[in-house]
Parts: sequence; structure tokens; C-alpha cells
Amino acid sequence: MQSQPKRIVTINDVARAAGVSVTTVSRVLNDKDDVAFDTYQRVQKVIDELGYTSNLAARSMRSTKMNVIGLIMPDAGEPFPIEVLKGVNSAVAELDYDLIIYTCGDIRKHYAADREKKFVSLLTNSITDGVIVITPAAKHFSTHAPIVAVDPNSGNTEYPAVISTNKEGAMLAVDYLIAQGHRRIGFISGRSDLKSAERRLRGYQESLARAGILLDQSLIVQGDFTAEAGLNCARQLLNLPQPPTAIFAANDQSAFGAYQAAKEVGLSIPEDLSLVGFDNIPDAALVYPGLTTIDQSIREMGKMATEMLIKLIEGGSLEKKVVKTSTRLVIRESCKAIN
Amino acid sequence: MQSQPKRIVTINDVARAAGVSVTTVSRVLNDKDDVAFDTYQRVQKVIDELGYTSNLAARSMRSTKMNVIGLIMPDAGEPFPIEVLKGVNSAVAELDYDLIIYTCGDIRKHYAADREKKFVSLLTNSITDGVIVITPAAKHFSTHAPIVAVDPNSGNTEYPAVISTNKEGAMLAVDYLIAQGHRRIGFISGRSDLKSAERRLRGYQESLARAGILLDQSLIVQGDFTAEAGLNCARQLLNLPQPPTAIFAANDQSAFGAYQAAKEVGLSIPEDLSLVGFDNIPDAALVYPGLTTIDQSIREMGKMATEMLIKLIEGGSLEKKVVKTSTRLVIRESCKAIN
DNA sequence: AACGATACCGGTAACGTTTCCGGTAACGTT
DNA sequence: AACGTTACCGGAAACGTTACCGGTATCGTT
Repeated sequence: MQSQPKRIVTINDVARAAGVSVTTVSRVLNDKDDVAFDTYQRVQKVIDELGYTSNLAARSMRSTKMNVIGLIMPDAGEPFPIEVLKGVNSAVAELDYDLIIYTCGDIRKHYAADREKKFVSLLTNSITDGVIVITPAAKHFSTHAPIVAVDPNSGNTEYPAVISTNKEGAMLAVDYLIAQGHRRIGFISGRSDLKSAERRLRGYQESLARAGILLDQSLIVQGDFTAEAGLNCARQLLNLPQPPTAIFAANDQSAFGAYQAAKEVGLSIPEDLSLVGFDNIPDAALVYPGLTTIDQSIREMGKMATEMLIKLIEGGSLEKKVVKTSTRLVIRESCKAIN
Repeated sequence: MQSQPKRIVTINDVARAAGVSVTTVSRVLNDKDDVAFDTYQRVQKVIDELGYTSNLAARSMRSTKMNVIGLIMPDAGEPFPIEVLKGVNSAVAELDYDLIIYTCGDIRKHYAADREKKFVSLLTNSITDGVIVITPAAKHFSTHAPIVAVDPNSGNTEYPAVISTNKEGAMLAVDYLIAQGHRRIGFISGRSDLKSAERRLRGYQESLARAGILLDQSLIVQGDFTAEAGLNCARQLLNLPQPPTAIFAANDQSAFGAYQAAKEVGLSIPEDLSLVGFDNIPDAALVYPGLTTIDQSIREMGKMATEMLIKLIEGGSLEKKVVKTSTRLVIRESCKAIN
């Protein structure tokens, strides 16, 4: 660009300037112990003066341990992966690892699954010691390095995973609504291709069945975890000849769409319509009225995945291949008892 | 994990299996044109069968262009960097580049600035063609590769940057409150070490001065861009002998803290207290009542930075080294005219 | 005084890829 | 028939680093 191309300073330059071999410089860099104290200091000084930083690529070609973990996430636009990221990030910060993140783009796009696989090999082949994949589509990855998944899209995966108790959480939500006297409870489902969405639907069904409430198929509408779909689904539910008195949305964003739909038709929450979400993303506390929802402590999931991965990297083994995280009901202001 | 350590398949394995030289395989991989069509197909087939993926490290050691850009962001817990990330991510997706992200940890921590520098060299030395740094603390980075900053912490930086019109935006906010009849306007400031915070304070002061309102120092309280600090600052303001009728918070999160403070003392927004934020993060539309705020289109900043960086990487030059992005007032429901 | 142990250091070979240079075969042109 | 051109391909060097092995002082022990 400007002036000379400004040659990168390598370990060789440092060695020459310090009057030692590259091996010794490498030893200093990696804090090996068999180097004399004043040599160490001298080399360190030269490193600082020359502003040397090691070449990640070259280093990872040769060394077996990189102390870097990778995180592969779908599109950064969604709150779920962002929350996982926060959890992973803070867990990594506690340990002596660096974090490197790749995004795959929208998982609904056909190429996203390919990118997912590509990035897994890309990262594990070289610069990372292992990876965490958020909502992976693939059941199998070809790599020698450890992998941990968070909320995999399909069941029975080959790799270890952190999964929340989706069905149980959904049952908490529906049980709560039932306890409040609701009988006609609408359900805005999630993306049908996702395991988590399926489990939440199952929970909805089981909870109703257990309470002896007949399943009305018209009360189940197909969403896709976005607020837009939530809006449309809620519209559909509220325009029913006999509309529900409560809606359980498969995630918080869908519930936000329902807020808007209620506003459109002049229903107020919770007086005219009770609403429960799922996820407990930070926004759930901010909306008005506060959204009663199922907390699945997403950050905790990221943290657990990180700990599992690092255990694997460091040669340990996992007690459980699949860790189930708990869910709990967080009561805010979006529900009201009827009758 | 299971069975043998599963050797990584390299370009050599592919070459051997396809009966060609590694050079030819490399040509196929990089879509060079001087390779016969059926050789191309044969090699491609072997690549698929063996599940070969190139080694990022080895590739970047040899080739000059990587088609990867880096993003260095502070702690992933804050909404600002997350929004920038979204902008960068979507901009990158449009182009033929991959994105690799590093997080530095909390910038308030002493080591964060070091990590920042370390990561810049780490990435530019090897696997990326250039980097975007969000709210960098350093004025200078030692690297040969292009760098673009988003919202640098200090002025007069050496590198190109995208900065929003902080002072002008703040003036929009305060002018609006003044137009609504407010005279006692509190200010919750941002982190004092940040350029953007300083500029917003300046805007507040200038706007008042222009309207002939005497500056009351007790109406300015020192925050740090977090909701917690916002809460404390707002408490302080509302407990004043003569409390303000309106508060301008240096960012939306501080404003959220003020919502809570208002609730505590039984003031309702906007009837008893008007509130304006700064940033227009997505949450600003979700809180109740909707937060009137200054939009600085953070995603757009990320997008612009990406475009600038790629222009530089591809050998172009920038018309302007510092790009200022516009700010605008977004009116929601948190303000009310008085008298 | 001789020897083994220890502390410290350097040379060299990899790691997997791309770049550079060159070479062969086939084909068209004079 | 000889030559130049084109299309295709391979060998070897290089990128910057660490692992492996071996070497030389120094020091304590017998």
C-alpha cells in the first residue's frame, strides 16, 4: 500500500538480532525452562524492540497444541447463537485459551450445511484444538479433533452435545397456563426441521393430554422461530372463530410477534391474552409487559460446551456424552388467570 | 477419541490417489485454468471421496491472498460490538470473503489493549488479508496489512476509521427535549476515556448553550455506558433537590437503567420524566414505553468498515480516511412536552 | 584427576501448501 | 520437414515455526 511493503519480522530476525539460534527464540516464546535467565531477558528485549509477533499459521503447522478453540455459529443475526457466544466467550476468558469464531450464514440457506462442514475441517485441521458448533445440521463431521455441539438440529449425533430439556420446559409452560385456568391454548411452533422445535411441540401435546384437554389441531400453527412468523401465526390464531385465551410460543421471538398481533386486534396482554415464550433471551425482560417464559440459560449452555470441549482437548473423557441442561419457568407479567 | 487417531488427509494423499502431482491438485483447488477438464474432474472426485479440506495454516504460509478478513472486538457482552458484528457479517457474506472473529475481553481490563495489539499482528501476519477493529484503544498498530477501525477510542488515529457524528447526534437529542419545553435536562455520560462519550457530552453542552440555558453541573453525572451505572446515575439525578424533567443518556443501555430508577421512585415515563437515549439498539424498540433515541445505524458502520477494508485489500485507496456516519432522531414514546 | 550429571544451546528436518520454473506432447504454420 | 505455439503437467524451493536430536560447557562427586 503505502511506502515499502514493510517486511514482517520473523523469528529469524529476532534470533539474528539477539545473537542466538531460532531454537532458543522459540524456547523463549514458548516458555520452555531450559534457557538461561539472562538469555531469556535478552531475547525478550529484542522481541519487544522489533515488535515481533509469532506467525499463527507457521506455528500451527508445526505444533500440536494451539490453545485456541473454534466456535462455529450460524448467522449472527439471531439472539440464540449470540447468547451462546457470550457464554463461550466468558468461559474461555477464564481459561488459558483463545477463541476464534466463524459464521456460516443463515442455516436455512442450502450452502450453510456445506460451510459448516468446511469450517469444521478448516479449523480443526489447523489453527484450533477443537471446535464448538452451534445448532449443527450435520450428524457427523470428519475430523480428528474434539467437537462439541450446542443444540444440534438432529438427534443421535455422533459428537458430544449440550441440549436443553426442551420437552420438559414446554410442559412447564403449558402446565402453568393450565393452572391459570386456560383451556384453549394456542401453540406457535418452531422450525419443523429442528429437533428442539419438535421436542417443544411434544411437550405442548403431552401437557394437554395429561390435563385431559383434547388436542385442537387448529390451535397449532407452524412458525419458524422468527418474530415475523410469530406475528403471522398469532394473527391466524386470533382470527379463529373460537380464538385461544393463551398462546405458548416456541421461542421468545415468536412471542414478540404475538405481542404485535395482539396490539393489531386491540387485545391487551395479559388481560385479554396470556402469553408464554421459550428461551428467556435478555429482551424478554425488556418488552412490555414482561414476557413470562421458559429459561434455558443459554449462556450456561455455552459455558458447559466450552468446559466439555477443553476437557476433551486435554485428554480427559466425558462422564456423559450428552449433557441436558435444565429449564425453569420465569414468571413476569404476560399471563393472567381466567375465570 | 475413537479408534486410531485418524490421520488428516493432505494434498499429497489426494495427488497420490488421483495419480497426479501435488501441483496439479493445488491448481484444481485454486481454480487455475491450465488443467485439462477430465483431470480436473478426476481430482475433484478424489477430493470429495477422501473428504479433503485444505489446511488453512499451510495455505496461508505460502499464498499472499487469503480472502479472509478479521474482526477484533471487545467483550461480546455489549450490544454495540454485537451490532457492528452483524453489519460486518452481512457485508462479508455478500462478497467472496470469509470472516474470522477474535474477542479481546473487557476493554476496561488492563490487558485488553495488549491483546488488541497482539491479535492485530497475529491475524494480519498470517491468516487474514486485513482486519477491522472495534473501539480500538491503540492509536497505532504495527502491521503491513490494512486496518479499519470502528469508533476508535481516541481521535487522530493513524488508520482509517468509521465514526458516527456523536456531537451532532447529541445535539439532535437535546434540541428535541428543549423544543418540548424542557429546561432542566440531566445527562448520564458515558465512559470518560472514550472519544464518543466525550463528543456526546460536548453536544449536550453546546445545545444547552445555544438555547441560552445555563449549565448546571449537578445535572451531569458520570456513567460508563452500562445499565447498572445508568441506574445509579438516574437515581442520583432524581434525588436532586430540584430534579430534571428530562434525562438524556449517552447510550441506550444507560437509558434502560434510568427506566428502572424512575420505576423505583414511582415516576412514570413519559408523564413525569422524559428520556432520550443514544444508539438505537434493537432493544430500544422493545422497552416500554419505546425509547426515543438517536440512531447511529451501527450495522451500517460495520458495513462501511468492511467495504473500506476490502477496497484497501484489493489495492484501492480511500477517498476519505475517516468516514462519518449520520445520526438521526428516532421518536418513540419516552418523551412528552411540558407546560 | 577423571567422570557423570546437569544446564543450556544449536542444527536440521519436518509440517502442507503455493509459486516458480521448466519440460513434454500435440498441433498448426511456414 | 522444421519450427513456434499452446495446453497441460511435475519437481523443487520456499514460507516461519517447533520437535527432535545431539553437542559443549560447567559443576559436583569420587
